[in-house]
Amino acid sequence: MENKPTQSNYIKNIIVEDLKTGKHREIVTRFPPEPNGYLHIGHAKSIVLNFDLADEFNGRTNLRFDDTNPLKEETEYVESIKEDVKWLGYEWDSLFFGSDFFEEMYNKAVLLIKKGKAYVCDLSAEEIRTTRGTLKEPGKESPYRNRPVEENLDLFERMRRGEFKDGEKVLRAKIDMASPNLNMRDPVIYRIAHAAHHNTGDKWCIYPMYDYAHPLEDAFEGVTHSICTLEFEDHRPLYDWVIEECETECEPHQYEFARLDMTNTVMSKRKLKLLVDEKIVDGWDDPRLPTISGLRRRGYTPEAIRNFVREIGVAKSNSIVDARMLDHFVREDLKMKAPRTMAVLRPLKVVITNYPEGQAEWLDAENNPENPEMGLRKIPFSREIYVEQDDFMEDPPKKYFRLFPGNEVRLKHAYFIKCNEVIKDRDGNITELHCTYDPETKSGTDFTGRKVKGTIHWVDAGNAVPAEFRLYEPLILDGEKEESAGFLDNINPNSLEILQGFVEPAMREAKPQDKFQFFRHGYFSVDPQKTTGEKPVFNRIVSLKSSFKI
RNA sequence: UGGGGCGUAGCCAAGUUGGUAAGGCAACGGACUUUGACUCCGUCAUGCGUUGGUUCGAGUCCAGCCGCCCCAGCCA
Repeated sequence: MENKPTQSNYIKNIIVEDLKTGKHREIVTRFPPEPNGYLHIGHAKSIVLNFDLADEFNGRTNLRFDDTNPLKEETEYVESIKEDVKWLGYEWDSLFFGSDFFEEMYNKAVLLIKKGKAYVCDLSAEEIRTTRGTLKEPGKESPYRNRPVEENLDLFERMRRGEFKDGEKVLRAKIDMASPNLNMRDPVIYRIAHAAHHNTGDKWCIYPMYDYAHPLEDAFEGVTHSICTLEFEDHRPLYDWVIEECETECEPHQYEFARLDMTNTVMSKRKLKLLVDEKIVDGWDDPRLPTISGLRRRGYTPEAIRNFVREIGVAKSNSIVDARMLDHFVREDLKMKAPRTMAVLRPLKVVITNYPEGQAEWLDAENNPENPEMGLRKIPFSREIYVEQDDFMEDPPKKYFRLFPGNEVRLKHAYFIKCNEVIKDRDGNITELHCTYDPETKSGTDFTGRKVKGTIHWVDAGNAVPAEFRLYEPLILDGEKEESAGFLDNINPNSLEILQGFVEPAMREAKPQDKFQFFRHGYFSVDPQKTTGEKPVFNRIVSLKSSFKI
């Protein structure tokens, strides 16, 4: 993996300090997704952060599924998450499930009870809520708060044995009902759920809550720096309380950073799901979605995603990153890697009237002028070709140096052609152009007789391979970031445009996920779902930048 | 005065102990060009939410204001 130095951030500074003072000898991080959905680029930020941080200081990173809620989690998600992490280019040191530690967690809970730091509470969920108090008023202590240790031990064991129904009892940490931090008002740390767990099956009917489980999982794994998002800042005192009171061998610490948000897209699991459920997009891997599977299908590369995430930095202020920054990093990555080839997305037939009928020649074309090692290929040329509709204007404005009546342009890799005649149908639509070519201007002959301002791409009509092109625009229009379902009003109705055109014959060999730069258009990737043996389908990953404006 | 955070350019973001505002994206000029691309060169914060204070010196320290985000799941 490439080792670009990543910019400084506050967590890295802490690590440097911890290493210097000897607080830690080895850095251990973890990426702890809950297997209840698909990963998106926001997760990629967390993945890159955790893995890179450990990498940089020769530490290690675990992948840990935080599976403490059997009602929401499924094995299907475990597999897709593993696939996505690997695809992003990372190898975890160890693979854990939070559920691997259920027994130890249970034992720690018994310890808490023995220390008088936890109690079984019979209050209903509703009662717990009402007695929790409000943001400005303290809560009330539960009548069960001072149950004797022996009774708590007995009840907790019976909870585990399944003697009670869901919601009948919970185990609560005994902390402080008057704390200004709601999380410290005797939080529930175990609840009863008679539900099969994707990993432990029916072994358990009590499950630990996040605030209790997460710090213990970190401690059991030997995690030193437990990195999470900003909304958990308020939970840190509880995290520390659990570590302290459970007397774990390792003492991990939690650090928070701002989750990634980007312009012109949606990032929350809820909104993503809505788009999928409402069929506004075509599944979780729709190329317009910021899911890892969507980005992959669209053609974004792991390298580009990593570099993007490294460049946006890690901080604690809520921010919205310009989506165009991601585009920049794919272009940068694909510049050297993607072969250049010509594709006509909106075909306009051109007949080269002075080129002999029945004649054809095969021209040399370099695959990537930025990267000569990629070699040459042969492309056919003959009397009839297709050019881009946009590359002809009957009545052009100033500074238009493509094709127009009387003007001469260069055909990339081929000859100069001059437009002599515009053929139209009965309705006045342009159907064909008649041009003449100059044999002396053949590419590669160092012809210097005259210059043209424009070079356009084309495809030989006789050998053209029909292809479909899918052009994507941002899913969400510019404007206020709408909350709740209101964001549906900002959906871009033109986020997908499907075009039928032609590519060079060599493109018959293109395989799913192969990436190309279509000359003067942008970077495209072969769609793995829509492509058939008959017709390749190309997703536009990103267009080329352009300073051209009419 | 519930508690916890954050505020540096259009967008991200660096800025260890106060010493005179990195970098990237975007944008805009120009050079080059068989991609209106790439590349290269140049421009882009007398300014760090704001008002005061301390200091020879403040983005960094202090005080007060203002604005934004998060928290009352037996979700994570």
